[in-house]
Amino acid sequence: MATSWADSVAASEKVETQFSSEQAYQPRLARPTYVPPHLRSRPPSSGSPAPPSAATPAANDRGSYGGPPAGARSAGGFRPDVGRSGYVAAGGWNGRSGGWDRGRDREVNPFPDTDGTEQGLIEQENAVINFDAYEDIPVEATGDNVPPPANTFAEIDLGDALNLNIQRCKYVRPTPIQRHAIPISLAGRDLMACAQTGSGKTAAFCFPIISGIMYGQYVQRPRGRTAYPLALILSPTRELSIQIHEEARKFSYQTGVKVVVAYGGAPINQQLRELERGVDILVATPGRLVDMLERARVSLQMIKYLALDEADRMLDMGFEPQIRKIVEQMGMPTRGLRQTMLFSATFPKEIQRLASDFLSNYIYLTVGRVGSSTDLIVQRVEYVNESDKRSHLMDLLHAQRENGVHGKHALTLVFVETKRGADSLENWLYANGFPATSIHGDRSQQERELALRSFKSGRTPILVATDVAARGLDIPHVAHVVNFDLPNDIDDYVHRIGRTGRAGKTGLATAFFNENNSSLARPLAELMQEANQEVPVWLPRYASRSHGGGRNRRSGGSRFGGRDFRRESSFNRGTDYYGGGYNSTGHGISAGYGAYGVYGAGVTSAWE
DNA sequence: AAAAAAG
Repeated sequence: MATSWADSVAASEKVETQFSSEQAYQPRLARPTYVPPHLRSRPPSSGSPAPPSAATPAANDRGSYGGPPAGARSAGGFRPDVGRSGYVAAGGWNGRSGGWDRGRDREVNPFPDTDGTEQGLIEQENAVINFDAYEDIPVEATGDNVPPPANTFAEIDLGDALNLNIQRCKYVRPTPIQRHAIPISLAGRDLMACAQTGSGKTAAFCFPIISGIMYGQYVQRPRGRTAYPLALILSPTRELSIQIHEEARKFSYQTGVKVVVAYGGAPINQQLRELERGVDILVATPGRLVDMLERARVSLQMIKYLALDEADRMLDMGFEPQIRKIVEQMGMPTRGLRQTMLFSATFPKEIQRLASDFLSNYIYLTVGRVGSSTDLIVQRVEYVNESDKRSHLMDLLHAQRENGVHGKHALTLVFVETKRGADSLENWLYANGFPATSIHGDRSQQERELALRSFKSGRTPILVATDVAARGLDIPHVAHVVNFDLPNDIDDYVHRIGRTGRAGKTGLATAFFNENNSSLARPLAELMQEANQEVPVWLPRYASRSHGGGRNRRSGGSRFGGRDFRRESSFNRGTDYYGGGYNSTGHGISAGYGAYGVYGAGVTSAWE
């Protein structure tokens, strides 16, 4: 099954016809009896009926992957190597061939090839993390009986299958967020976690979920057309859901835990068929999930784990009613009966308050400074009038080209405020000879995925984007983020610039500022100051021109991305809220400055 | 006010 719709859209018609008749009669290879998830990847002990389409190669592997011969399946089991050479020939190192082989119940190896070809080397380069940059990271955990952090994956011991996948991902040590969040999750605790962009949040919530599903005992799920996932991961954009699904598939490879993705803009039938074949972890955007819930094709009754990625966005004005409906009105077990984990790089107090409705006796965890890998990102602010923005951007791009930074692996991400603005800037850049594409909510899903892929691969090294691309997307080699139009919210700025400076690499963020952005002047100046960035002398002068600037100020203190709102509420008394490293039960693990070990060069870890 | 998310 293709991970992304655009990957398979060309082949989808073929698949539709091929399976439409099958759908009603043999929708899945049913498990007649309960099989523990960690045993599910074993070859079938008795001869299950051969799928009628076994002779047809996977139609969604972008043509050049012919797949193994039909007979390969009957050999049973999973073969990590199968399809590798075809994978490379397919050419896209970012285009995953996708999950489970339709009709064969055989799991396709989701790991990139690293056999010395160009693509392999790129992946290897990506995997090298600069860990030195993350040593002096402040950590704060508050709540009852906070489990202590773990220093190594071995210490965490997620089981053989998961450990193998950690190795395949070339993760050697857990990142700071993982060291703290994973033990908390494994202890069954609810969690609200605030960690730098690009610091490995996806793995932090995926590992405990997968492990929990593998080793947990669950009653057999009902058969039929309704899918009963055990875990639900929600994210605010389709592309982010696709990305989380891709990551989760790597982590769950050969564990027997099945991950399915559901998002809008793509044909729903294909996604429904995947669900029918069985799902343990469902990754979804809210709209499509609600659609499926209303069709009764998905039930949340068996949900044991709920994770909200970019949780503050999920609970902001636009999203909150929809999320509340999913979590509170669609049959999901109530808080306390499920485990809930909220992750984001930013967590405003008022959102924390909303979020606490979904949590039970949770631990609040903050790792890192002001919600960003700030030390790795050089931030610049330039005063540019609206009418000068285009020519100014062109100057920047020309300069990059002359400095040799404008290559296949030096990508530039340009953020604009509106969808129309994105279209028009893309066209203008293109007309002026710059290889640009764009992504925004008015483009078709096919176009969106195509644009992202074209950008990632370096074919169009300039991507003009609205905030649809501001959060969570992990795009290697983004060397420069340009805020052509600044956002109104400083948290959005944090997420945007977080598209660069990832995995320990350095990045540059340039913002075009003018009087229209006055409301951002103060929080931006403060943020830059905290990050040891050079603040232009003229920038704070605009702060006085904005009214109610306090509303946009960062919620946290200087060292942290945010604070546990419970510690500042009225029920808190005493004076040592900011005592640094104190938590309510005295099981202190917080404010560890470089206390968690030293990393050698070239050491890698799980990154977002 | 805009963007995102169902069709």
